[in-house]
Amino acid sequence: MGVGKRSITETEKAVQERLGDIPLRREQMAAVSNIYRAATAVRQHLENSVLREAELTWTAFTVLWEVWIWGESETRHVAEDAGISKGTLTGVARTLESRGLLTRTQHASDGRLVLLALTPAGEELMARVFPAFNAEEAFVTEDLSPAECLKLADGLRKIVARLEAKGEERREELLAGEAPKPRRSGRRPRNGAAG
Amino acid sequence: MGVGKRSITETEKAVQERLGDIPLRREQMAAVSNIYRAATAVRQHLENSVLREAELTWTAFTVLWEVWIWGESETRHVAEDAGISKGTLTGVARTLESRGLLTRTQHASDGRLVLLALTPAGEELMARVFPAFNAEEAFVTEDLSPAECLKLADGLRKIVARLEAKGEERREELLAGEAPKPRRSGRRPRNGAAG
DNA sequence: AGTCGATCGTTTGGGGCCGTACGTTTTCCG
DNA sequence: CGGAAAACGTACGGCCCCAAACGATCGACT
Repeated sequence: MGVGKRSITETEKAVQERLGDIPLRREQMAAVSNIYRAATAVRQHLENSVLREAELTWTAFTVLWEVWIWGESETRHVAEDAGISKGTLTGVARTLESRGLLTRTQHASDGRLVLLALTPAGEELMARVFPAFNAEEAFVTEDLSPAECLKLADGLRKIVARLEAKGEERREELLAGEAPKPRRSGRRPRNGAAG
Repeated sequence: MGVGKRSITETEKAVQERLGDIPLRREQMAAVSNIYRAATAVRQHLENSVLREAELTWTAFTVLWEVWIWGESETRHVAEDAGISKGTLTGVARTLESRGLLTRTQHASDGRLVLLALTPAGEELMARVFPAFNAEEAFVTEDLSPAECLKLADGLRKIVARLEAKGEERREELLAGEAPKPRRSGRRPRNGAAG
């Protein structure tokens, strides 16, 4: 040992002491906190190995991957599937374009749309990088059997599906009546109330 | 349907077409990609419900939680357990301090160390927010039985443990001989090489 | 043809986040 | 006692990320 990490069991015990009589959903807590731990660990591993060597960030890789798999795509779909906001995509796509990995073209009939597509260089890069990426996916899950991987994927899919189906409803329920408490971010109104 | 999302099954099929003859580790890919999807979905749900109402970001909450559970702590331990860099913690802690939720004090005998502790206001906030947080952890996992949650947590823990044990070794192996490809980030040298 | 609301991608502002550089303090080893 | 090495928290550069504002475009309805 030696590292400053506390085990999940220790943590749960300390939490129970803090909460005292309030019943704690331990299994659910363990599942959720481990999702985040695993996601962080996997992402860092990949960013510091395969993606580092290719000089790609996680997000940039995700965007390239979407366009690689699905071919020429509208930006809104890429942002949705990549799980980032459209504003983020604008910047990432611009960077990738400047590196000659993808192109941005106007849609033929709808002037509002922008289409993303890989350049030959982008295709080559993905053909080289993705097998290595998948090999690391296999590496990080090596202590799990393929069947266990599927079971894991299944459980996670249920969580995602539940949030997609009922997350918004739930959030509205929770905020019912309360002030929406705007986030500190976001662009400011041009002005207006001067004076 | 209706939304622009493609299912995992569709994605896997398209990937197989792209990769053709290259053998693909499908189960592992499904597991890893779902980890990230689930982590993003859960985080967004919590940020937009419980944490929004408390005006906390995910990271800020994580930091408060660590200090809440373990009491007065050295910053390096908090950063480690929260899964963020020490540089990030400096900023987050400063923000929380300015909001009167935690204090930063010098260690008595080791002048290099800084200790974090919750203020009474911080204690109150966590006593109020954490039960709600845990309730949402239960909500997102409601389609899984407690036993399934534990199984899920187990599988994820194996991944984290594997990366902790063998991740660094693996990364060195992969980069063997190659140029380390420095990241574009990081502070610049004060100067030096002028002329 | 003209208006108006919806939808698109982009811009903008605030903050999170990492990794490197840096100055300070402590510890190690003569 | 003194200098080197190690460890700490902070400053900073660059990118990611979101949400709201914004201008361009589209579509429906008149």
